[in-house]
Amino acid sequence: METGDHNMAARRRTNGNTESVDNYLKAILSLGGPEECRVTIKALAGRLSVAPASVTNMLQKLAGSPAPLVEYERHRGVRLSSAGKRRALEVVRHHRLIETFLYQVLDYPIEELHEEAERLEHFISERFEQRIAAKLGNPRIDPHGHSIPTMEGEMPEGERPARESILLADVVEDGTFVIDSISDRDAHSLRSIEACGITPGARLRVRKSASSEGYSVRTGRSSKVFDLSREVARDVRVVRLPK
Amino acid sequence: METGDHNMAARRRTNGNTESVDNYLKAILSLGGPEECRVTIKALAGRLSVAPASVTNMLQKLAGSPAPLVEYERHRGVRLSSAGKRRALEVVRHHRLIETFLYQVLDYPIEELHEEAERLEHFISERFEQRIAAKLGNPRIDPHGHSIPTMEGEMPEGERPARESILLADVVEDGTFVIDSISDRDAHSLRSIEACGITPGARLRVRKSASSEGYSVRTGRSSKVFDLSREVARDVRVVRLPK
DNA sequence: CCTACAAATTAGGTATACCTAACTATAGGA
DNA sequence: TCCTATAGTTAGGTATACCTAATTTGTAGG
Repeated sequence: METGDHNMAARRRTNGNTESVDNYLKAILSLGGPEECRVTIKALAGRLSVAPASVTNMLQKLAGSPAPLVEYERHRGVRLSSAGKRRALEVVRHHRLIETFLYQVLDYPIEELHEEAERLEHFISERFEQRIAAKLGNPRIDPHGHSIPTMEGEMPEGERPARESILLADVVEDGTFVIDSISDRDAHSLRSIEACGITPGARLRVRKSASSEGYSVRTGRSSKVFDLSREVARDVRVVRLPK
Repeated sequence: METGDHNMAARRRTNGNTESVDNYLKAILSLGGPEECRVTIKALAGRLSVAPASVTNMLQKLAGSPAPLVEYERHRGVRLSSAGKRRALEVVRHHRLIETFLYQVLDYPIEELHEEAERLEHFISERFEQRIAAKLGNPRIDPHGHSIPTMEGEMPEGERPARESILLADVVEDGTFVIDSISDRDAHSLRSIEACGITPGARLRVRKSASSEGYSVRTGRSSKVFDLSREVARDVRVVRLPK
């Protein structure tokens, strides 16, 4: 009845959670946004590419444990408990530190960071986390411009994406912007973005394209003008510069 | 009935095997030795800390697939197929490259290499493997003195542990030796070994201890003499120097 | 107010990879 | 040769984390 020794059906990491649990926590963190709103089962199912029934099951399990990782009420969605939030931020920290490490130390192309980090984030030890952080000089921002949570499990001051940042795709008036961050989700889109010289922190001059739905952009460093589709512009967050 | 999309009950890596399958393949490789003898179910069960019944089940599955990873006959033990051997060597390559990387780039203490590598070896991509290998200058030997299999899935020439190496614990006559390799299995033992200055490739003067079952040893670099228990001497492989 | 529809839940089922307990084969000693 | 001990196998069961199908809930529109 009892499993005789160290074996376990599903892979458990350092802290006792499974990979799957980590992914639920990350998804709730991300979908709940900075205000930590309740997240619907449907939204979670969509994000995790899983049937809604599976989500209900998992949330019941997570909420029913002695030290629950989520607050869940039937038909009313979920939020992270403080323990759940701590763990979710730890996984996000792993993810972003790994991305930074792959980019800076192993010279990965930017569009391959996400996939590798998404796998490894669940399996690195505390020591690994600390060693790469130290090697990188305890960075606060990853290559996409996203804040790296602190070792204590908090989002640092001056959070990125900044709350006042907007999608480039939502820009209606021409102007100059600071690039806040870029999405890590779509590798194809990332390639176009990088090809334009778009890098977090850089300056971006933006003009609505005359011919298309998209934008004509020019970065500080290059005098070249690039055309960005509306699609790709959805993956770039910017902050308008005054003047 | 069919699983709708990308989900899978047990974690699958890049190449389609599970972590568990990898571990069976590695265990068969290691227990079969360089002559690739048949391995018994009992030996595998012991190595993997799993019930013999579980081993039988798994081997039947591995042998019964369209491209079998093992050759298995009831009551007659198992051997790796050539596909199985290729995969096993790939995992060993991962393991040893990761250990080398942790040691050289991330300054891990030698006794913590194994545990971290044992987890990560299953989850790194081809790209990760190649990048760390390049960063390390395509090393052929890991920090324990074990050969790193080639990218093509073969043990390189001058295999380590060398076939003519013996356990320090089997030394009966005093003399001078070259340290071939040290076991990565026991962290405690590794600490004592390192404390003596025992490093693969170094020279070691060995004298049978008068007082105990163990040995008195002196490395090239230090004039200090250390006492090694028989226990710990079982984790060191050496090659006798003539003269 | 009450229904219809979308969202959520329950019920029942799959695959992996373990387990124990009971049974069978094989090989070595009397 | 027989026969028992040990090794290996089969049968049946667990937990995780999915799935589909059927049912229930809640709410927004008529």
